[in-house]
Amino acid sequence: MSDKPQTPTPLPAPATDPSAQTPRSLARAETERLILKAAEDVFAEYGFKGATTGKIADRAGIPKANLHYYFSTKEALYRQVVENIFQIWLDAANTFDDCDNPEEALTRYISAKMDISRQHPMGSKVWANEILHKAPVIQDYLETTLGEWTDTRIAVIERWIAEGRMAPIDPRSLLYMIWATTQHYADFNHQIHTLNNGEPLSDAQFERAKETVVAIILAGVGIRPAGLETKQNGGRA
Amino acid sequence: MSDKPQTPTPLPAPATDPSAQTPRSLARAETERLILKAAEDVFAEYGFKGATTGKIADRAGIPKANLHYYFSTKEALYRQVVENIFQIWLDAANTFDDCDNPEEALTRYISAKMDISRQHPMGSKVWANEILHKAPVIQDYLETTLGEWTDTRIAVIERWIAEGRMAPIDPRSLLYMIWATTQHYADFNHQIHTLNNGEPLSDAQFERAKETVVAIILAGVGIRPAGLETKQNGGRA
DNA sequence: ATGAAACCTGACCAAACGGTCAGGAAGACG
DNA sequence: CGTCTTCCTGACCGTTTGGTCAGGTTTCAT
Repeated sequence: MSDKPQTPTPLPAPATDPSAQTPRSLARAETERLILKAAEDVFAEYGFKGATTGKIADRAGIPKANLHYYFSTKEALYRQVVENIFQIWLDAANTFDDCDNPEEALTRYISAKMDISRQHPMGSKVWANEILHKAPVIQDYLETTLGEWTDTRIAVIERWIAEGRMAPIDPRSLLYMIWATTQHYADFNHQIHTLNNGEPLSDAQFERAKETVVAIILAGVGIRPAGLETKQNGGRA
Repeated sequence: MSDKPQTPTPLPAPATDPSAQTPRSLARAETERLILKAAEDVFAEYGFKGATTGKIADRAGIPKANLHYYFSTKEALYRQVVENIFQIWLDAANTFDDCDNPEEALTRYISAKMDISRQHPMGSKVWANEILHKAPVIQDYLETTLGEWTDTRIAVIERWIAEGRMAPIDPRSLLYMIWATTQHYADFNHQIHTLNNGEPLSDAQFERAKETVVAIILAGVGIRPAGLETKQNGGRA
């Protein structure tokens, strides 16, 4: 590996107050977190090539050489950023599995993905950039983890359709539609921002967008065809 | 200006056969087209920074210095590529206006945008890249042309809603959903390709996706097409 | 034919970038 | 205190890249 100068795992004390004394291992973790945050922002805004280690170091408030002390190469840093994002998405994806009710499962999944776009737009942008450029770093994730996740979810949707609980739409296209729409609010937030009179979406505007997306998709797949706003939430399983 | 060494507009003859003799002005136009096509591909695959004039020249089959004879700077070439794409989208946007029937207008618009994603995926990717990176080159387009187009279309949708021809959804969110979903098939085609067992979507698969997108959105906004066979509105789960 | 304009190209350059390195500062531990 | 390890940094280097330039070749009107 040699990405980092190895963690010696000293762990001298439980460190009751992380912000005051900052023992060695905590200071290291904190600095890594700082660099990763800066890297996420810069990679999102400029892409892999456009981002420079100098810019990332500046945003993290450290000299470039120090950044290379924590992450030996630009690519190692980038890969760590992408993996963090993928993990967040995988966690959110589990909201899909928590119940067997199509209405609730879809509502929760779409809401979770919209919330991630709101809270981690930079991560989504890095992912988008990576796919746009043919996934030179994360192709293996696409082929394994994402592929398996997609296949199992498609099976679930197909079962719901067979059981007459959804209209017979193409499940794969539905998933792509959900991904595309929810991530659009992160990846294209600059365009949305511009079209909103130069102001970022307010919380109320974003909630309305989220509700609209949920409403259109649920109605679109034949769930609760009439009720668009009548939030009456049936019993859970 | 000085982007090009100015077109002297000689136009020596009507040039009845463009492919044979290639008079001056035609050869120039042809070379420019070749460069622009190569540039679109390379910019789409590598982003603005990742693309190099050397790579573009290679793909166009000309020396780098010759490329700079036609386009003085990388940025001028990039801007030309982006403007071409925007024009294609604007043309497609007109399909929205050709009729006052929400079902037909939406169907035609979505279909047109899906077809563009199929036929000009590289252009869509360049646009996506530009928005991801905060539109450093085309911010003015967003603020003027795109903003005006969006506002007028929103007014049309609001009228349809007021006339009871559509469910009362948020028109802006609907437009974003259409953009996101249709462009997803271009911008994320590498991911789609990977999730399709490494094969690009066949024409049949793509047609099915297009129909699914149209069906979900039409049903989602409360328009009952003659299409979808099952699930007429009315049944509450 | 002939000269001018347009077109083409190998060789080159300055700037920017990723990454290295030698050496200094700061904490840990006896 | 001394010394060992970790952490930090200015200065530097080889490569890549956008763009230039001098000079050659082709086209075309006269």
